Amino acid sequence: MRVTKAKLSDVARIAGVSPMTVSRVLNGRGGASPETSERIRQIADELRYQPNALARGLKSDKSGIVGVVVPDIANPFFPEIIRGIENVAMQHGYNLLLCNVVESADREINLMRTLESQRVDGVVWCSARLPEKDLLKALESFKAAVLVNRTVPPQIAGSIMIDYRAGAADALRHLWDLGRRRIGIIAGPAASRGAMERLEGLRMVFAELGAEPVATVHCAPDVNGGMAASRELLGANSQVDGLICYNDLNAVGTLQTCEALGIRVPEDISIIGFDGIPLAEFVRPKLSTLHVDKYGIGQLGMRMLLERIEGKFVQHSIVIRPQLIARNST
Amino acid sequence: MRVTKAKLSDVARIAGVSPMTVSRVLNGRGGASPETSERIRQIADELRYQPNALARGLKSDKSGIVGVVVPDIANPFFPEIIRGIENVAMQHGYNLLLCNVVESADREINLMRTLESQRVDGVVWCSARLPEKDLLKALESFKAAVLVNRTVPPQIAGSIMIDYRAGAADALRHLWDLGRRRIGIIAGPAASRGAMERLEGLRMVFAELGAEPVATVHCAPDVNGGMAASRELLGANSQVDGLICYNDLNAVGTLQTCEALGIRVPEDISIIGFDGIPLAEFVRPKLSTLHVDKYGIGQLGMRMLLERIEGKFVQHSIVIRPQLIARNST
DNA sequence: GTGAAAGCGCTAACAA
DNA sequence: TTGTTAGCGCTTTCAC
Repeated sequence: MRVTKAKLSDVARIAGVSPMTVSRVLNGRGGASPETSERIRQIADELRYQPNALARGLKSDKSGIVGVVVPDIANPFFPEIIRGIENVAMQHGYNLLLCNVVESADREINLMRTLESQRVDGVVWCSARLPEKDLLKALESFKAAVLVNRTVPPQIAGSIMIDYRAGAADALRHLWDLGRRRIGIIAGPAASRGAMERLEGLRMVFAELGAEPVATVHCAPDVNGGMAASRELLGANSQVDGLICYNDLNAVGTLQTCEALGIRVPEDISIIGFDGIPLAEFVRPKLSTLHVDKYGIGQLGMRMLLERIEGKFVQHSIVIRPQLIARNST
Repeated sequence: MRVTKAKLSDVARIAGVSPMTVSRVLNGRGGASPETSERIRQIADELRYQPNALARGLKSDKSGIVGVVVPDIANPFFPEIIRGIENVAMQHGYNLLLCNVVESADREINLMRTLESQRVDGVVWCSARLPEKDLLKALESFKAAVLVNRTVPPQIAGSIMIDYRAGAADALRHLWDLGRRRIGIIAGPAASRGAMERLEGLRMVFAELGAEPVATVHCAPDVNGGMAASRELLGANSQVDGLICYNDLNAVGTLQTCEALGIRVPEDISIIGFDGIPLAEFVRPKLSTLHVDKYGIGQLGMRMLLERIEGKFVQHSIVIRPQLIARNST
């Protein structure tokens, strides 16, 4: 490891010019004769000079870093979003400070402090679980913010929403069209915004249909949560013939339960997930789901954040409509 | 959004003391009477003072940020590692600057410059694809570095290695014990270190056995890559009865091919993957694999990095041995 | 127990 | 075209 790092003044000294000139040249703002410029560039190269982002950030009050907060990076839903964010961020010279909340609200508050300390230029915050009041207070500290899966007044943050109501409604209608009448709900985390919205969408359609769900069970948004919830729902002589799951992970857990219990899918029961993660295609039967364009969400979110960082507020809110993909589990 | 951010001097002014005193108190280095300290803390709280990490970093030459580089965050192998890294990093007050290489060597070089500019305190670099010479040069710029899946001399970087040779050897012996004699290899990316090592392990065992692989095909390390490679291998009247895959994603792709081609697994052919990602348990048949403790790798890697950041070099290299998990695909 | 001065590396504003 | 001055927010050093 090299011991000392070249700084602007080193380049300047060797080139026999002032630091200011080096700064101008290296930042492409002219300010020197072609020959001087060339010499400066060459010396910078030889010295492997890399500007100190800390100093630059301190001076300019821009860190070049964007905070990304996700509840659980092990949930395949989020890496796709992150890729979308990174794709756009990179093109614009931003880096990603990634924070994994591990599904805990306490951590979220701490994280906010950290990100504030790091003086991130903005934040993309996915599936925030904080109560409204805390959330608003936390968001205050950022120059710009975009929420995924949550809304606040537009002057506080932009938002990318997934239309969970519509998605859940589609899921229910799909099962109903298939002749399923005894429908259960694996509803995900009780504290989740998205879970509530799905439930609202379902209630609406159930009302239209003059029907009611057989049962509703909350659970963690992962495979184990789905297994536990489905065991509860499909236990001794349940007559459930259709199951709407909070997400694909829950649905995969349900598939495991059905297999263990000898319940045939889709003959005895139809199962539908949500999100459209790759895994859904690889299980058997292939999982029907409401597909969400995660990469696109990431890109949109980051673009929206860029606008906000630059002080433009072209678009405050974008709603993504999930798309029903009927595969073999329904 | 609040317009101005409180700084140290604001707290000092209001508290009627010097910035220095505030600094000492807030950093828990005594330096003030209990009453003064209490007052300072309270004012800092009211002002929602958060220290500027840029300024602190500039002064102390420590950014509090650790760079994490992965080839593809959408590959479920890496989020687990990241979680492990974050878990330890967080406990020690470090944040993660995440960089997704998207499997491209050019990007790796650029990334290094960026991370250098950000003055990260260290780097955990997973599955670097850079040629040795470039890699060494790139690593020079960091105060501390740990590689996952690659080694360099210990003074350059620590390393967490997965014993791919042993793992691949186990895989082959497993298939052989099952009576498989016409074994093909889906070898992953030709440029990957890990791929080469697996191949070496296989060659060794093949030699012991006095046998040879029927065919070897390279491919991208994802499901599609596995599908393409397996179609090539299992095409018209292949007699392959065992397939060793670079990773679980490749193996899942192979499973798809077998299904499409009407090849029964494990009756007609045994298939084994590598990594032990969750997905492997959810496909049918359940995938046999060589399980790697990804979360543990992340933790170990970050701990090793911490030691290096602190100038200790207790351990230079750790080797993780993959564990054979025989499920239903073999 | 408390504070003043100086400087980390960079750049905006102004001078020459 | 080039350089000087000053300051971003913090902390180390030394003095009181």
